[in-house]
Amino acid sequence: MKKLKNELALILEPFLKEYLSLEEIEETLELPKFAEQGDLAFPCFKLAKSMRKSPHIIAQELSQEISSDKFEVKNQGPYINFYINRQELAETILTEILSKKEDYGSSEEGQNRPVIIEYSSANISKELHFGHIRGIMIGSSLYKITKTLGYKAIAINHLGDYGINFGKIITAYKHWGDKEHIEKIGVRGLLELYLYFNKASAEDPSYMEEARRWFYKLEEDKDPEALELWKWFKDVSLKEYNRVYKLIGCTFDSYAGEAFYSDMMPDIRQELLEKDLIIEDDGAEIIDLSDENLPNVIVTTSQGSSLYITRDIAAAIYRKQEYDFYRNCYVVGSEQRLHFTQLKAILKKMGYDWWDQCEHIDHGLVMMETGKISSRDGDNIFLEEVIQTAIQKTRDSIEERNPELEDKDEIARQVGLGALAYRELSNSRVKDYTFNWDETISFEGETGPYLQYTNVRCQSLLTKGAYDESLGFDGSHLTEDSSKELLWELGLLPSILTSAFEKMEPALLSRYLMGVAKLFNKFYAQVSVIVDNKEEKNSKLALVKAVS
RNA sequence: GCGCAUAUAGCUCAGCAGGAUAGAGCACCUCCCUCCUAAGGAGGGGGCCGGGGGUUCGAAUCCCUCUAUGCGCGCCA
Repeated sequence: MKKLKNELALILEPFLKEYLSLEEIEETLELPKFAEQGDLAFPCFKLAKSMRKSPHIIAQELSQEISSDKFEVKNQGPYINFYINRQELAETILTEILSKKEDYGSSEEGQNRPVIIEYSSANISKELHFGHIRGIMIGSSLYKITKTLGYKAIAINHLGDYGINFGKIITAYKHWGDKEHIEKIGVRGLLELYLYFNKASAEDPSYMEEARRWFYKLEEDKDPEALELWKWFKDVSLKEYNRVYKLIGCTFDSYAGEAFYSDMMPDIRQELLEKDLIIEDDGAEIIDLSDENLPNVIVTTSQGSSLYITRDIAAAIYRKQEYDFYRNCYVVGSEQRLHFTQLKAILKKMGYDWWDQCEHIDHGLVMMETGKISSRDGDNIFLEEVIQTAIQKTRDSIEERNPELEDKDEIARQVGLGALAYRELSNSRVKDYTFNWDETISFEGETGPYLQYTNVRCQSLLTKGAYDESLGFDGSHLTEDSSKELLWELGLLPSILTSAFEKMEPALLSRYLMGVAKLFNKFYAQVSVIVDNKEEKNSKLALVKAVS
């Protein structure tokens, strides 16, 4: 695609060089909305002023002068439309895809530059509820996209394994805890403790004091009892998280959570003091960000403990030293926008010129019909249950539609997960959405199963047609409309991946794949495949799926 | 109160570094399994692109303003 645009720009350049540079010509070229308007179009509005003619006349005149054996040139109104030679298109694109196979779309453009994708970042001792699925799917997808483009991707699960919450849980455990019970039911047991605590401290503030003391003991005194409990809570939680991660198929390169940075807290505080950024206020230490038009930030509590933001400052500095990141992406819900804006502002004030390489990749919230999900009130559904239910419902549906199928369990697993994944990745990141079972496990239309179904169709054709790669292909068999549209779309993959990476927007890729699948199904309906060796087409379709 | 985000078909959403007739899916109505798995395909109805101003030859797209919704705003993460 890029190549084509470039070639076309070169053809146009001699006619336009007085007015536009080669780059400008390339940028001006656009994809027409309708098929009858060609494959690429050059709008002449920009030229009207400098050439002092109406765009219509310019387009008309130019279209008569330009000629190329690769493109057919037509003039429609103020546009010059270019129609590519179909046989050549087929040969260019198919050769590219078939030679790269599964690697089609991947590239070296990342030059191995380090890109950090922080995602999931589970809060130890709290459950992974279904609101977390969004961040996990988005993060995991971005991680794969980043890798595909030749960047050195680093997935970090910035565990919430520190902070006053641990004081709360320890307090609750000391009062009402039961070791066996927790061993038995896992994170649920810890969550119960958390809920007990909230209830009790609402009535009696002294519990909160106790919690503060425990966290101080953990952070400053390295109290052995506190440390041991902390470690245990972490183990119990991680065991459960890993089960979910495995089910979803996402991976991490590092589990360096907040506690990991605890030793750096004194140095960070010292650095902030030296850079004269800290102000005393009510016994706490704050940073004034009013010149950035932001609210003040507390970096040390009146108890002398660190906070979330303090640890994030340390984490950013550590990551820069350790990985020398090119981009440091935080895949975190949009409710934390202010936090990350403040974090960046502080890093800027500290004089780190890489502050704007840190990016908050925010995403909208998942709501229930009843409203926002809150661990505090315990009104949640465990993520694992959601996944299992999705699989079960898929299984039921198979039983209904296709009872004689083999491997029903495995298929249900793949289709159920695919449905969930597509549901999470198809909308723009920033949108909130309300969780709804019917839509999530719907199999018709723009859904995960549609993509998978399409892929299955491809595979089936390859098998039945006894595809033999060594026979090669002949582009002249691939010139009817549906083939051409499909080929054209396939050629777009690299540029889609690039912009998905730049914008950190997986939806660009999922929607693109949906487009490919739709075009394939159209092609499938219109063209009979098992006639000659058009099987090529399908093989690379399968490859496109492999990327997803 | 202040800040940030969102607003497009009955529902869920694309399109938004201005450009040719505003697009999908679901739902609704017609057709298509003697033909590569119909979880599919072809077609139809359905839109003051939240309201109002402005910039421009041209605005769903850019600017201003209002409204509605969501999120956030010092010792949670």
